[in-house]
Amino acid sequence: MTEQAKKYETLLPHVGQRKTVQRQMLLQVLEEAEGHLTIEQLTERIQSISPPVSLSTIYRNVELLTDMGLLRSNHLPGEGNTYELADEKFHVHLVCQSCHSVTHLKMHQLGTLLTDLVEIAPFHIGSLALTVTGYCTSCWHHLSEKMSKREA
Amino acid sequence: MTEQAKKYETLLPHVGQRKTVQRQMLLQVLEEAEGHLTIEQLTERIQSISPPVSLSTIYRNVELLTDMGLLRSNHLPGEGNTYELADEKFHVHLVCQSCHSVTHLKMHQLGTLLTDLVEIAPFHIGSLALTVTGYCTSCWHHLSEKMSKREA
DNA sequence: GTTCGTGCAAATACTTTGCAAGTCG
DNA sequence: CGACTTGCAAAGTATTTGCACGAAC
Repeated sequence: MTEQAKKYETLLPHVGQRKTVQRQMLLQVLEEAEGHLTIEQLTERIQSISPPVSLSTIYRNVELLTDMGLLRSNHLPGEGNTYELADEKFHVHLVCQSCHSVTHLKMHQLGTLLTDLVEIAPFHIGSLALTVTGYCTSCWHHLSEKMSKREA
Repeated sequence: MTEQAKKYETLLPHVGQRKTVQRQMLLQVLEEAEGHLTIEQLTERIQSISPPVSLSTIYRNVELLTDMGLLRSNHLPGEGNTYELADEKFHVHLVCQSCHSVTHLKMHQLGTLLTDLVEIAPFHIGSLALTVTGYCTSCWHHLSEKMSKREA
């Protein structure tokens, strides 16, 4: 059993909530995905492995699991709202401001960021996610070419 | 003239686009706000200083300015999509997973994070935003109390 | 004058909600 | 059993689009 599944079992009774197939499927799909999924992708994958789960149930449960701290939601331009496991790793999203593609990355070290943060922020930290905006290598090339033509 | 306004003037002709009152108002409102604003808040503030700007224009322009790298969009749970200036500072959002309140924070140093990132990511970095999920101090207190009662 | 931008209204897409029936503990 | 969940359909929000008119260069 994975770390997140264990937390799920442990936390549910504490808030007076129940273990259901639908919730387990959500977690399972996100574990297998190893990254962020939109509501649409989640729904597709859940439908493909088992009895249908209604959209509203998915919406209700991603919210519940997010509030329990098991998932994290990210709205990424061009992709809509997405969800991913809120595990111990540090999640980074690279968003290209030209083609809107998104790359997911997990880092294992954060340098001194965390300790700096704890000092200045009055907050009980659960998990962290970094969004980097800029240009993917491919768009950056196109852009550079355009610029040099313009100057010529 | 602010840094962002200067970039705005410089960049526009490069992409064959024009300077309009509506776009200037958007930037101005966001500069004065010193933080993130929802589309709704943006609209309110723009209406209050000048001739009405239509919603669709606002949507079109936040997208344009985001793609130009002048703004950054953040979807924050409970607040919907928000926009803020993508300036040289490092933006941090603290999101409480219980009450969904969001606190905005600007940091001046990132420790070694940036250099680590440059090493591993094939990407031309524009700006960075960190989202911290956890509990605000007030919700954390309530939660702790609940937990200790349960154990008693 | 030509190209780009805006406003309006309509079309889409996305998300939430009420309620009866089904499940979990 | 009683409390919590689900599915469905309907309501509510949020966002995008087409097109005629107006503005910038």
